[in-house]
Amino acid sequence: MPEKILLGVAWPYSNGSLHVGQIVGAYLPADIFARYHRTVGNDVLMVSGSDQHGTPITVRAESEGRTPSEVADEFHAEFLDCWERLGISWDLYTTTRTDNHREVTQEIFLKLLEQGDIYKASMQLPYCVKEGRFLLDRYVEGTCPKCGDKGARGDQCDNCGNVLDPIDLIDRRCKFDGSVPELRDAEHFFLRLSAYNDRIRDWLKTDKAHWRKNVVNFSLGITEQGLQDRAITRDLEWGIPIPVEGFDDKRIYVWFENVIGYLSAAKEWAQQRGEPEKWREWWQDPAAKTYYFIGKDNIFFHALSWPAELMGYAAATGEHYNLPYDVPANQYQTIRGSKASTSKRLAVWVPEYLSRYDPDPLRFYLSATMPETSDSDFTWDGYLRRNNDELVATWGNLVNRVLTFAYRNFDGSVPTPGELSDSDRTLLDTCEAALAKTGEQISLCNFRAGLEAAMAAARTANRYIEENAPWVLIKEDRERCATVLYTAIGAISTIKTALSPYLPFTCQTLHGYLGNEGPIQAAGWLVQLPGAGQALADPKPLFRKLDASIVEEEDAKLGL
RNA sequence: GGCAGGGUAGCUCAGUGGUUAGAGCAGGGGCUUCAUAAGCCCUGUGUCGGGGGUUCAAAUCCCCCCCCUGCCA
Repeated sequence: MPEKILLGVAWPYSNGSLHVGQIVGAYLPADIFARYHRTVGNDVLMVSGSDQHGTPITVRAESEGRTPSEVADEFHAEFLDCWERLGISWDLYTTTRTDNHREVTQEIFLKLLEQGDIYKASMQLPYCVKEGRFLLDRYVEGTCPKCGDKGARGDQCDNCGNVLDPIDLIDRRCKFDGSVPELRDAEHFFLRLSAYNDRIRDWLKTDKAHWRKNVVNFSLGITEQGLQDRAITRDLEWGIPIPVEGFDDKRIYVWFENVIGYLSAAKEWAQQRGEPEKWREWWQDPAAKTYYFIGKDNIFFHALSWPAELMGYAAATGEHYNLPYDVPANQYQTIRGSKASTSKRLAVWVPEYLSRYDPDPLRFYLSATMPETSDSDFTWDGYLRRNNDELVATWGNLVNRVLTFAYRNFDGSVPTPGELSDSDRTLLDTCEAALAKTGEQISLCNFRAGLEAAMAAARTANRYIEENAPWVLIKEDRERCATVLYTAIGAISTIKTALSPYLPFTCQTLHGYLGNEGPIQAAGWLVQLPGAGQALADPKPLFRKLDASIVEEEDAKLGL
C-alpha cells in the first residue's frame, strides 16, 4: 500500500528574489523528501505558493511607487522560473491571491467565528489624526524605552533588538507625517488560542519522538506558559477581506491566513485534476502523513497556531483534518558568517546563481551543509571545495572513469560478466546497504546523513576500481575485466538512485547513459543491475570543475 | 529579560557515562595512470566554549558563566 504523504512548504513572500538561505531552509529538503517518496512509490502531494499579502509586499510597493499586486506578480513569475530550473518539483505552486484560497480562508474564518473560537474585541491602537487612519506598529516611530535609541519602530528597536509595543515608545510619532498618534479603540477579531492550549500540549506530548528536539521543546515551552489569544485582523487594505459586515477597512492578517494555503492548495490541485474531492485522501485519511518544511522562525505558526486552527475547524465541521505529522524546521544559513538580508542585498540570489552555474552542484553543497541542527554558513570557498573535491572528484570522476573505459573497450555496451567474486558481491552489497541507509535517513529528514551514506558508497567503489585495476586486466584477462566493469556499473547504477533526490538533473542524465529510458523515479528505490550487453551512451562528464577564481569574484559581489 | 537550539580537529560535521574522542574535505608523504592533474595508501599531540561539582570513569549527568541564532506570537 503506497503511503499518502502531504508536504506543505513555507509560503515565501513574493517581495524580492529568492536566495539560497530560503532554498536550503525549506524548499530543497522538501524536494529531496518528495523525490525520495515518489521513487519509493508513495503518493506525494507537495504544495505551496507565493504569499502575496503581508506588509513586506506593501512596504516594497510603497517604496517603489507601485501597487502591491505588481510587486507580487513580478516575483511570483520569477519564483516559478526558479523552481523549474532548480528542480523543485511541486505538485502545485500557487499563490494566496486565488479565489479558491480566499473562499477557503473565509469559510474557516466564519466557521470558527460561529463556534466562538474567533471573537470580536476592542484594542487600543495608534491612530494618525492627520491621515485619519490606524497605523501599523512599524509605522509608529519614537524613542526606545529599553535603550533610548531615537529611531525605534513600534514593532522593534533595530538598535537593541528588543521587541516593542508602539504604546511603550517614548515621543511617539507617525512615520509618514511626524504627527503624534492618538490611541483609539479599534474593533478586531481574535483567535481563541487559549482554548486550545491543553489539547495542543497533549498532542505535542504524544508520539513526537521523531520530531526535532528544538521544534518540540520550543512549542511545548509555549504551551507551558499558556497560549495567548491573538488578533487575526489588521488595519490594512491589502489582504483577504473579512467576511463580516462593517469591516471593509480591515483585512485578515497573514499569519492566520497563509497556513490555510496548505489546505486550499490541495483543493486547488484536486480541482485542476478534475477530481475535486481527491484532496481528502491527504487531509482526512488519518493514515496520511503531513510534513511541513519551514525555517525556525516559523515554528509557532506550524506547530501551534495552525494545529489549533485545524482542531477548531475539524470540531466546527465535524470532519477530520490531519494535524502535522512532523515539522522538520531548519535553522538558518548565514552568508560568510553574516545574516542574509534582502534589504541590505546581502544574499546569494537564486536567479543570479542560475545564470552562471548548474543546479545540481548547488543542491549538493546545500544538502551537505543543511542547517539541520544549528545554523550553517554559506561560503563560496566551501561551495568550490565541495564541488571540485567531492562532487567532481569522488562521484563525477567515478562515473566518468568507469563508463568511458567500458564504452571504449567493450563496444559501447555493458560488458558481459563472468562469475562474480566475493569482492564484486561485497561492493554490490555495500551499495545496496547505502541505498537503504540513504532512504532511511531521508525518510527521517536527516538529509546530510543520507547524502553522506551515498557518497561513502562512491568512495568504496573508487577503492574497488583501484584494487581491481581494469586497465591492467584489459591486457591480461578480458573476462575478469568485463566482470569488474559490470560490477562497477552496477554500483554506479545503485548509487545513482540514492543520489537522485539530491542531484535530479545529473542522475537523470546518468540514468540515460546507462541505457535506461524514462524518468529515474519510475525505476523505484531499488538496486538496478544493468543488463549485460545493454547499450551505453557515449558518456560526457556530469559535472565541471570550477576555477578557484570564482571565489574572489563571487565574494566581491557580496561586498564582504 | 524569558523560552528554545547550538558552541567537538583549518573547514563541514558525527559522537549522550567506559579502551589512547571519530569521519569527509583541506594540509604533508608515497603509489598508480582507466578517469575532469581525477583515484588509492599512510599521516590527526584537538584546553570536546569557560569554571565548579557528581562518579572508579564525563564531550556525554548537575550547577554557574560566556558566545552565536531564532521566537516572544
